[in-house]
Amino acid sequence: MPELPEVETVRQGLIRCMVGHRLAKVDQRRADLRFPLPRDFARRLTGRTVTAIDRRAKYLLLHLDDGMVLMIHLGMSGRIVVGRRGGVGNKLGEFHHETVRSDSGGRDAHDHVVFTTDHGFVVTFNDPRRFGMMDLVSNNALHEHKLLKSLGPEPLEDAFDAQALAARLRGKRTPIKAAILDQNLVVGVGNIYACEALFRAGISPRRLAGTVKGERAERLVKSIKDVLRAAIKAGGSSLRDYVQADGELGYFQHHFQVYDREGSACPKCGQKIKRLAQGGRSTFYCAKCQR
DNA sequence: CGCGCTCCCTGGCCGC
DNA sequence: TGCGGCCAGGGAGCGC
Repeated sequence: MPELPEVETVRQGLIRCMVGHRLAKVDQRRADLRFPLPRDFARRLTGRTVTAIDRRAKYLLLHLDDGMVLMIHLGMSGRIVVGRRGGVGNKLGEFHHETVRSDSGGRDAHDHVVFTTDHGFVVTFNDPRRFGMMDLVSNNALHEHKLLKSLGPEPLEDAFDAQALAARLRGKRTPIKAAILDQNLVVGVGNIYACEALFRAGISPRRLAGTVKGERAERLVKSIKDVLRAAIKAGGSSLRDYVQADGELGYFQHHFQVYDREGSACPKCGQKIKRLAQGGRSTFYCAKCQR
């Protein structure tokens, strides 16, 4: 998925074509994504105006004019593609690097929900693996939502500092890589940015989480913030499945220093980058630079 | 409670 | 070119 920088990029794209606009039509093409969609999902959204779009962790939060919030998670393979009603329009219909489409043209088998705004924007949620989710929740109860209530701090907020991180890691005997992927510890960091942040901080992914404190915690916090900010600035990373909300490609993948670079030279020392499996996921790192 | 593992689902890619 | 196996950015849920 889409980790924090990609979700943030999508959020910024959606603000431009949805905030202040009314959902004139909502086409729900499946009963469920990862979870069943709420009862009367399309009917409850139709006619509503989007008043604001926030992000919490990797969740997009579309605030509606009736006090409800549409929660969207992109899972591993979720994308949001924006086009114009009745035509390709601008660069808005680019898809999967090359296929151009509009709503009047083809429909992809994995287009699960399609919103059409009163200004003629067609916003399509596409998710081949269906690990994504959507839910409709009252703004008042938003923070009690099961999926939001135990999330950790936002990594880009000032409150997430070395002390806060060290406090959360204290006594933990899991590898630091697993710890920073845990959304209850800190949100938004997925497999790619976990690898990149640990490399920048010079910390071994296998190091016991509880030993990351003091100077090391300072370096890790700075690295997490730096890599996420740089990726947001680059418009996210485009991997196999991901494009920005407007179909443009993010380019941060060209800045990966270790992720998916097994066998290549470490950009700092030149030694070969290694790969190891942690909790069933690949970790890429430099055994010399990361301790 | 903390931790590790499995599973949800589809598709792309690699090797044969 | 066809096919099986493996891998993929997340994270809920289970068992120990």
